[in-house]
Amino acid sequence: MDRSVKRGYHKPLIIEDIGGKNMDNYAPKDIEKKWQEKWEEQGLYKAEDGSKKPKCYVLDMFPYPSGSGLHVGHVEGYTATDIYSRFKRMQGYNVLHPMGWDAFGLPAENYAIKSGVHPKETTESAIKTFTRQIKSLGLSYDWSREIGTHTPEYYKWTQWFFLLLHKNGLAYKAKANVNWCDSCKTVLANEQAEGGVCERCKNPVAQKEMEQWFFKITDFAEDLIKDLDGVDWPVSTKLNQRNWIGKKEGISIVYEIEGVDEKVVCFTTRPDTNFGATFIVLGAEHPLVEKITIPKYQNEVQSYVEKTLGQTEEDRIIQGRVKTGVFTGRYAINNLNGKKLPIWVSDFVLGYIGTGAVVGVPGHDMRDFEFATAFGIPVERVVIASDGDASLITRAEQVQEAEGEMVNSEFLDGMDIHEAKEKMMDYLEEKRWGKRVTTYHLRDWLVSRQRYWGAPIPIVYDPEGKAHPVPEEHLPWVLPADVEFKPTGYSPLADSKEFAQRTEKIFGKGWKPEVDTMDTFVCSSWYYFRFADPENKEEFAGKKAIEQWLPVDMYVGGAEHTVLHLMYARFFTKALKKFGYAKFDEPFLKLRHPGTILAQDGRKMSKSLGNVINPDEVIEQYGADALRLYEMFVGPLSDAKPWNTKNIVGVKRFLEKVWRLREKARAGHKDSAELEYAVHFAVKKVGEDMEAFGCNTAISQLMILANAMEKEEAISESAWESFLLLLAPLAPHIAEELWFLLKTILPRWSGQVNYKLETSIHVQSWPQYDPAALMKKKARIVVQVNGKVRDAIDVARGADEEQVKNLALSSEKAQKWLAGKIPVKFIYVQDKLLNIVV
RNA sequence: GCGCCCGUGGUGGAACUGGCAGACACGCCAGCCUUAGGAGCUGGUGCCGCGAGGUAUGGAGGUUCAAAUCCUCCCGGGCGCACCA
Repeated sequence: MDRSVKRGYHKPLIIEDIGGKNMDNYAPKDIEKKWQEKWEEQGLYKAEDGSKKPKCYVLDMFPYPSGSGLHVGHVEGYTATDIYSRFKRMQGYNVLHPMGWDAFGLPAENYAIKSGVHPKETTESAIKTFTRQIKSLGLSYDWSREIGTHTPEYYKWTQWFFLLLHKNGLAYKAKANVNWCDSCKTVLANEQAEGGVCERCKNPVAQKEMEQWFFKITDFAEDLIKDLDGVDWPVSTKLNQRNWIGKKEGISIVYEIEGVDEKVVCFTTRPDTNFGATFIVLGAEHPLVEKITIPKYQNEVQSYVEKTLGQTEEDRIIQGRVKTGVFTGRYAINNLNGKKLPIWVSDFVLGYIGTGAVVGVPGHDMRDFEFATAFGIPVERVVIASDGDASLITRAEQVQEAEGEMVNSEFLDGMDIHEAKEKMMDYLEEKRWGKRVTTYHLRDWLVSRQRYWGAPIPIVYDPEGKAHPVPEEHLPWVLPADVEFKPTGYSPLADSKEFAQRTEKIFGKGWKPEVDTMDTFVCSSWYYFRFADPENKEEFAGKKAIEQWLPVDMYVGGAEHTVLHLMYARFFTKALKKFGYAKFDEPFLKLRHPGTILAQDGRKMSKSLGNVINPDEVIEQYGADALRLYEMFVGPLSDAKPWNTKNIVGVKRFLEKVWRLREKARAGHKDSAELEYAVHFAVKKVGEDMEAFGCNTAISQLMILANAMEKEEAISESAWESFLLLLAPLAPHIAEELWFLLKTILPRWSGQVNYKLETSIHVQSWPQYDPAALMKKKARIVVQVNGKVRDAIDVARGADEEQVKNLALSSEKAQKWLAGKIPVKFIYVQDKLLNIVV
């Protein structure tokens, strides 16, 4: 990395070796690499610290540098942000557009187990490949800010965050049932074990009781929901986050248990139906199970509990919804009506949801109904739906959940269920039989991993086994190098002699290091701060730098991170705000997800299917500008789109057309009125599209303009300039080359042969359009008769209704359809349409 | 099962806030140029019809002067969650 060039300072450099060879044909190979080198030499894309210009922080989700290199999906997102960054720079913004590496992770470690090559080595060579590939696309990253999460300079601060959270009670160690992936040999966070399978390897996840480190993300559940209102994110992403957090309002009802001095607490969102309760179910892990089961049922209950707790998520899925369970022999009392509710144990009640105990209302909950019918428990009706059915509930179709009116419920009778819910909660609270509570699906974030290639958790244990934070002065708490890569099932760090010795040396005899590493999502939860101040040795980022650059204005990356990275990063930001390190609530103001690029056959690209497109080969054959344009032109960024090599020809032809157009540019030429209009219109349209991330329509507008220019004998220098400026963010190399040729070859510029950075097209201002020029063109008014198009007339823009009406009524084509009938109504839309109703 | 999103030519897709459906491009057809073409140029290309014209945005209704766009139901596809009490 070249640190000699101070950020924001552009070293002037004369380029004298441009042009000359093969000027007749468009040859991307001759121009792309050349300009990439010039741009980098001159630090063209460096973000300026301390600049007074308005800032714009445009960020890609940084990649995991995998051994297979960059794929066309990366290219899509990176091109989109590159275009946006270039556009914003031309608009006068001080743009921060950095790139880095989410470098810790399992694949490199798994490869090490197979091959013996150290993950550091694999990772660094992958980074080299990625860097080369990214540079070959002409992406305008500020490489002086490059970061890698695997470097001690970076993970020092990841560890510092751990300590910050620990100090503030937001990091804690606890014994809990956790998700264990036997294939990856590590525990996983809830978010990484969705659907009971490992997020990474798709193997089923088992439940295991282990002592692990957690981050208390649940403290922020409410803010994590609330603050979604203020960000410009895709609706589905916001919704997924809301669902994942899963806020529910209900009431915990306390039931006395007959014959023992114990109470069972059941959370419910439907207290309105509580007169219809006929049983209670405990989850297998519920502490009361042991305490209340009467001896007669002891054996049966115990074996059921054992069997249930040994189940994997996958077992549960295979079993489906078949209800199983055992009776404890005890009864709870429903205070509302004095009814005895038998207490059962069943695996359909999950220990980690609500209170781990459920009150069964089989008439109005499908699962309760299935359970009741399986064990002959009575079913009672307390709600009548709109169908009016008031009969005994004996069939599943009669079980009514969503709407209705209360019956058989004393003081609730006749009420709508929603009203009844409130009334019942008031009543239960007044009687002190229950308490309103809000629950969340979100769990605390389990961050321990029994893996090597991650940031070590900065904790040491004293000889009594008590955990102590590693003092800040010992950070970075360096990842030891002397480990074996074997799938052992325990943390590889436990084998490191150096790690153990280091700990004893610093802390004393008998002290042991924590041997787990942190989930890599911890590393990526704060990296966007580091880009603001990547070389800071005193802080994760300086206050001033944070204030200047954060939050991120535009964030682009895969939708697969909706409840992982994006949730964790929001949590980190909220914690930082709480502790005074940030002044904002949300890290990413705007978020967009690129759609998946599918293979030609419409399936996902994958190595095993052999349908992967390698961007290197496309660049080799068509050039980087063509690849960029192609990926942007196929459709809207967020859509899934199949790759079609044939279609690259279209954008390649366009670039060749543009290349030929240079010969038409003439100093002193006066453009036709049509072309003048077309240029202004394109400036307006392309600008609007870029702002809205609509690159596909921006490109088609440029194609329209190029087609119009091609029809002209000659075009003015200024029209050509405007065209190139509009093209510059999209196809930066050809735009730069043609800009250079324009500035050096046209007679007017013949005196200037030196090309300095200041003359690069990429530091020019975005062109302005003249609204008056757009008004010059006549408006085409569509003439409709009874809503059907019959004619079109051209009038001056802003023409008044009377004038248009008269013109339309006298039009021959309209006459034919009016045929003597009397118009009853005219609908006039300025400059667009006149509808004559007869 | 629940929630959300989406259905437009042979293809990818345009169509701003309800106002000419099919921009732009691929493909295809015809012609020109060329020793040759994965090159270039010109014209054509939703469907029916010689034509005037009619008809058309998954299907059926509805609202409106006017619907791809708004509403209801149905069909089809995608995504997310899933025994969440």
